[in-house]
Amino acid sequence: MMNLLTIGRAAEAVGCKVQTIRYYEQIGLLPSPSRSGGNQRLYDEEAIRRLSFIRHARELGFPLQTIRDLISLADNPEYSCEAADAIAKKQLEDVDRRLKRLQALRRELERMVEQCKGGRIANCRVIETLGDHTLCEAKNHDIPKV
Amino acid sequence: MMNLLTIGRAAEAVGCKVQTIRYYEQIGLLPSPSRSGGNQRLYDEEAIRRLSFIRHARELGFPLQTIRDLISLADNPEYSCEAADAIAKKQLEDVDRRLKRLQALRRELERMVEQCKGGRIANCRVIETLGDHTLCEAKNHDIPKV
DNA sequence: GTACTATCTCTAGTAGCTATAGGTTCAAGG
DNA sequence: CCTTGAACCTATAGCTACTAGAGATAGTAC
Ligand SMILES: [Zn+2]
Ligand SMILES: [Zn+2]
Ligand SMILES: [Zn+2]
Ligand SMILES: [Zn+2]
Repeated sequence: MMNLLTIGRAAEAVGCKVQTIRYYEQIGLLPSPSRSGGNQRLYDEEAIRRLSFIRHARELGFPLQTIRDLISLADNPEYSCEAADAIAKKQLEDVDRRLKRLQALRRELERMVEQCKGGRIANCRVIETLGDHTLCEAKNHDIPKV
Repeated sequence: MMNLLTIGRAAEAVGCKVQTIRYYEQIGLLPSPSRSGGNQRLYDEEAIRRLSFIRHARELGFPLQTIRDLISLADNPEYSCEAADAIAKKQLEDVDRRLKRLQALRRELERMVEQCKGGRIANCRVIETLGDHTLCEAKNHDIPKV
């Protein structure tokens, strides 16, 4: 009845690489699955569910440590969901902060690009602005994480 | 006349950590500066200018490899600035892509948070949505780089 | 001279994978 | 049954851009 997936099929099912799944197992995020006679990993439906949960949370930008916390919450259905909601709110706030930084960045980049009228490097507004922050509108930029 | 800065002062001047400057030297982004009798690094104005250029470009989100390219352009003032402008435009496009992804993400997170009316984990919309992408509005999310 | 800080080199750690090497297992075709 | 090729196994190293520490030396203030 229960169809078991090899790691390749599992990866395909959730849209990630094979090594990513092994990595999640290695760091203890995903329990070690059963193995075939030839020592190959076999994932049951529960394992696939957990893997999808992890991947989906990653796609929504949650860091792995937070996903760990979310999983242990998800494993206790009768608990209050306050903690889960708080985690999601915090994630939303993080995303908002990143958005603000990126938007400010975008404005400066656009200005740089617009102001350069071409010509030689000596007069290039792009190079000039990179060398001189006082040409920026923003008081200061936070370095974006990636 | 030329005032030389120790690495600590240099770090302070450009707003980064001491180790970051040593790192830039190590990867060949910043030339090895002169040294004091006691083997401590001493940065002249030109070195500080280059360091500020690097830091400012980082603050605007340019990756180190791109900064390498920008520096070698900046070192040839009589060249056309086409290449520099193209780099800046590409960076702007990258930022735009990241912005779009983040905005889509933000919408999903907000929806998740809004839909949960509290209660137990068993009925938590946050946990439920994380486990089931069909509850999302977006067809698919790209994983945001941080 | 003694304390305290800053600097030196070297190494390892961070997040979240991704890629490779060198070897086994599995499924299909003949 | 045998072979071939894909998929799997482990273990290790690499990626970006730093950051943190250990243990030793240099510089500065009193
Ligand atoms: Zn230009
Ligand atoms: Zn600036
Ligand atoms: Zn909830
Ligand atoms: Zn989704």
